[in-house]
Amino acid sequence: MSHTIGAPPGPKPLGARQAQKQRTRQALLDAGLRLLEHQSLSSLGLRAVTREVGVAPAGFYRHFRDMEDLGVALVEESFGSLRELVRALRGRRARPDEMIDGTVEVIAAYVHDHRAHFRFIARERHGGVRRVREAIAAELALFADDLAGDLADRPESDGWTGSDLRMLADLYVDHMVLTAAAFLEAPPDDPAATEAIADAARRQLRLIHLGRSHWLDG
Amino acid sequence: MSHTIGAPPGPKPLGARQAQKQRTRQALLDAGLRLLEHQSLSSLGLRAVTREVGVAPAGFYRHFRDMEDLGVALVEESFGSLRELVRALRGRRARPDEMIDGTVEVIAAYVHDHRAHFRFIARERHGGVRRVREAIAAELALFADDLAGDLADRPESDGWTGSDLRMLADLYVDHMVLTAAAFLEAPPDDPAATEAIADAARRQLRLIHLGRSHWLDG
DNA sequence: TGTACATCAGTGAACGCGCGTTCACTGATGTAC
DNA sequence: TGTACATCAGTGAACGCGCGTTCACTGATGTAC
Repeated sequence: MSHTIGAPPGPKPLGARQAQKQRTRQALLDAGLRLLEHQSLSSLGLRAVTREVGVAPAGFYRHFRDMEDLGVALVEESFGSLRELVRALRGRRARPDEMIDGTVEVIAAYVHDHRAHFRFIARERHGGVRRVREAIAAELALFADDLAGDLADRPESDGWTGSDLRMLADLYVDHMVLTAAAFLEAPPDDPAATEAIADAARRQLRLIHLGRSHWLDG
Repeated sequence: MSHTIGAPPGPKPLGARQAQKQRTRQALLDAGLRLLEHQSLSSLGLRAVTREVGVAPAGFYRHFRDMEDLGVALVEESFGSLRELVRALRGRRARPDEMIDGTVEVIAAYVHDHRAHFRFIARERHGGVRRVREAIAAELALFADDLAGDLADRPESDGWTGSDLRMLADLYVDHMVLTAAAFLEAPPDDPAATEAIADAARRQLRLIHLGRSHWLDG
């Protein structure tokens, strides 16, 4: 551990070489994500990705062991977007119907702004690459944990067991992923189709909310 | 239209040549499905499939234009299995909790017996091949239509609009596909994991059923 | 500040390989008479 | 029933091509003194 007196503060001083390396790495991730719009990870080739970036094929190995590795990195990146979404949803204390409308709006907006990330998650969640499936499942589980924690803080959850809250959180998470996937399948220039999806999603959330209100009735 | 007097009845007399052709076609479908356990359709190769069957690569073209075509055929075949499942569920007039337990049991049993078909549907539903995605969406829509019709016949549905019934049917269908996918991810030799999935699915269905019971309350 | 050496991101050529597709073919099955 | 011809599922060789991976390399950046 040697120190230079005038060293800049912050977590990563990051010399010019490291900075360039990171830029190339990011370009590879971006190119991969772009190419994955019309295919699955298990058919995405190393040469296609490097060609898209404008880098020699062999350069790929300076950043990733193989495409599976790049896929796992894309999972992390994609859930970065998703966490933004959660932050946007969290802490609202609105009435249930406002909460539902707001949730669906936020999902629609984030899908619109991060199409490729959400498509990647929806596509590879059940896709052909095991490590990527597992990475997505783990991230979704963390997400459901957080959501269950948020739900626990709300007055409607008095008397609920942790396990039941988790069950409800999973239901919400799955519903969110499917709603996002439905938005992605809709023609982007067709507001009526998008609105139909949003409407169905809202009604389903309302029905789930109703079930939640009566969970402890019996 | 010429007739042979002693021609056998039935829809397809099917000479020896046609019969053999069908057997080869089926072998290609079976091989494809087997190979898709560990990869996506968009990375499945024609030569891999013919190799698995033990047929020359060029022979493939006697049955399918390309892999996309085989994929669409697999969609039809897979939904054949799913229709069996629906038939097993339909017409039950049990109490809700028995109905829920029975549904989850039937899903578990059919996933166990048709692993590859359900995996294919779950994987390619959001997969990289558009025509296959569309074929799956169309079949799931038909399925939801049927289910909505069944739901309409039940006394709990008095006063429901067709659109709300359809919304509920979609919720059930999505839940079913996700439950099947969860069973597929569980280690097959771990009854505790399987039971945990079944238990979560039952509670989610119970919550949805509760919401359904109070849908017209307000 | 200047110099000598080390590091390492990215290159470019080469490799063997399996891919999808084409083509003329073979030989068993089907048909007409 | 027997014969002559048509059909067509499946063959096997050949093609050009892009793939993933390896390797010695280059030259800009970083480090030690």
